[in-house]
Amino acid sequence: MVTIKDVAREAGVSVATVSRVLNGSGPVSAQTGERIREVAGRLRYVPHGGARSLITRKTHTLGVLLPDLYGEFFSEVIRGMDDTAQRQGFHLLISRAHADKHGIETAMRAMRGRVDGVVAMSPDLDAESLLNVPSMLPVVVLCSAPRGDSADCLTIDNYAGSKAMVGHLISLGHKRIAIITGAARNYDAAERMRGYRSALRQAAIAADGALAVQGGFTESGGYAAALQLLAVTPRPTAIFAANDSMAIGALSALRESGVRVPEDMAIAGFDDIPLARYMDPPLSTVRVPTYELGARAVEILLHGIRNQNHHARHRERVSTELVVRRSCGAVPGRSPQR
Amino acid sequence: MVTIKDVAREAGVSVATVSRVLNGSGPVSAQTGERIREVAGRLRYVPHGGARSLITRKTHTLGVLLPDLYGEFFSEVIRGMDDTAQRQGFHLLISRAHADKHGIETAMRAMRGRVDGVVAMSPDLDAESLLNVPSMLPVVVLCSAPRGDSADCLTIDNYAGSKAMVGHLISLGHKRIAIITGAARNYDAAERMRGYRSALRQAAIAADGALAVQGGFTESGGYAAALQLLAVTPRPTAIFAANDSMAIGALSALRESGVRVPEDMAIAGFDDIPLARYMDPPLSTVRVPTYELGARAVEILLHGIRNQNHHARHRERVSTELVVRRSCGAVPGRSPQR
DNA sequence: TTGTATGCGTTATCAT
DNA sequence: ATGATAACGCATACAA
Repeated sequence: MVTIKDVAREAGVSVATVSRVLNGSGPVSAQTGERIREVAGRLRYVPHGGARSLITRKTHTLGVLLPDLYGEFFSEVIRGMDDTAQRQGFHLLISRAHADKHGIETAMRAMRGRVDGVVAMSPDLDAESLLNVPSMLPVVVLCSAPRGDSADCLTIDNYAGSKAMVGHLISLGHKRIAIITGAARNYDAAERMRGYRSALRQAAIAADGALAVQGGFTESGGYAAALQLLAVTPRPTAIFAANDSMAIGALSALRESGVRVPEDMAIAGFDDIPLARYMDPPLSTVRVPTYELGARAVEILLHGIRNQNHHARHRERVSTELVVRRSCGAVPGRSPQR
Repeated sequence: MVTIKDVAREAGVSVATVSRVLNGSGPVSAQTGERIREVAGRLRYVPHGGARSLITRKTHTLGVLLPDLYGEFFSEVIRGMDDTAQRQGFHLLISRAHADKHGIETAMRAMRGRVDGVVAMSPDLDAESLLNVPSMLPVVVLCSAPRGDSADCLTIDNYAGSKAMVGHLISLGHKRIAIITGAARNYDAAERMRGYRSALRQAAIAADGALAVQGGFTESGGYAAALQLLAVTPRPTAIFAANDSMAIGALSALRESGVRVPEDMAIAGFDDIPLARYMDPPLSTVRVPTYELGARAVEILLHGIRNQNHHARHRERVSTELVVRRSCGAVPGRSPQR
């Protein structure tokens, strides 16, 4: 590996001069500047990021801690983060961690000295308290609302979105509305459940425990949950799945069971993944601005980094939007909303 | 930030001893070892990764260069990479780069000194030559087959998969088979096209230029392409989409146009994303072992790192598998394959 | 305008 | 078994 010393020797100057030229700092004669640049290019010199960050105390890298990354949801969040970070000259160090105490701690340790700040996605309720690691490292907690104020946090307005969707189903005349819930002990899942309950209560509809089934946020979970709900008597007339993947699984289960959607059963999801509008029927859902979520998290983190973590803590919530398509029976037409 | 010096001072020893204890290197008395560990824990000492890697010349980090990361395909690849890397004590530095010369160079520069090796996904044909940066850094090129031997490379067997699927459609009696192609100048897209052509030629079916339409690998592209294909006369009886996203978009377009699948038109995709089996009808496709692709890329890279890049270059191809479901009309039953 | 010297936090080498 | 010190690659305060 060619270092700054090699360049200095080859150009017949000191390393300080090379550094000055390559960073545009300090005065330097146009002539030596040109020569050094030529040599650096010829030798294919690339500064060693680790060494540089050791002395500048900046890595220009943001750590991203994720529980697990499958599904379109995560890749959209990452896109939003990366676009925003890159625009400000930052890179992403992405790490998946099992959302338990050990996993998060290990990941945070590994990031020490490699990142200027961390975006931690920990929807798992058990884990949130563990982020309260007193540290100078700015942290933005995504999709969870830890109690302390050691970190900024950014959440989705699951409650309002869920309540709006269930309220919409109620306004269509549904009284027996089932919910396929997400993973246990998950913040988003819990909040969506809370919105569901609240909407029912507001309409004076008694909650029926048999109408709430776990789906674990996966297609297969939604598939199984839908089959289970079809066996409940009296049968529900609408199913609200806490995310689109489960809604799509449910859709498939109903189709196989000969249950027509939306005529015999209304279906709604949550997230509005790109595929939702291409389903048959197109899926009514709650749009989560996924890309913006990632982008905003990075903005907040960069703010914390610039202020060396001495800023007033953010506590932000991005709002959702009701997207009514055909699967809930409100729209008679056949073309999907483009 | 608490450093190794703070721990040493607090424990009344030298930094060398602290380092020995924390790394388990060299001899140390049980007593001082215990004391140091206690102090380090109390002070919440975490070693500075950057400083450490400067002297050990190991970062335990793998760079991942991606063209863009949306859709389930990329998140699955990343999962495979991260699982494998983490199991070997490595982390992932993920960077998206515009697949042009400047983008790739910038990204590679930013990784210098921060990673032990790079997995570069550059399906864009223009960019492949640019990876020929003479360097000691081990590189695995994913989904592209650069000519030089400066890097290992790992590709999908697009050709065989595509040929098998088109061959299957032919065996079902189809003669006018359309293809919705992927992005222009993309390796995967080009290879899938090549397989399509080869299957037709082998069956002595003349290629019809009107039956090949660009879809750009997106749902909306597939949607538009399908509408375009419906206008071709004589109309094709089967559509092979070069990935599942486009197939799903096409499915939606046909449904709106009142064209029944598979009765009036057979449809097939490529990739076998999780959602494929939940479509209506379940989508016939070519399974790409996406997770394994990422996992294998990291394995190859780690091998290169261990041998300091002085190894014989790998040139590997992962094979695909034909997945026949209902959308191509070969399976009469109604339940999806689970 | 340029060079010398110091330090960033850590590991490694050589004494003791 | 432990300590002092050099070295990693770079940026920068200070001297020239």
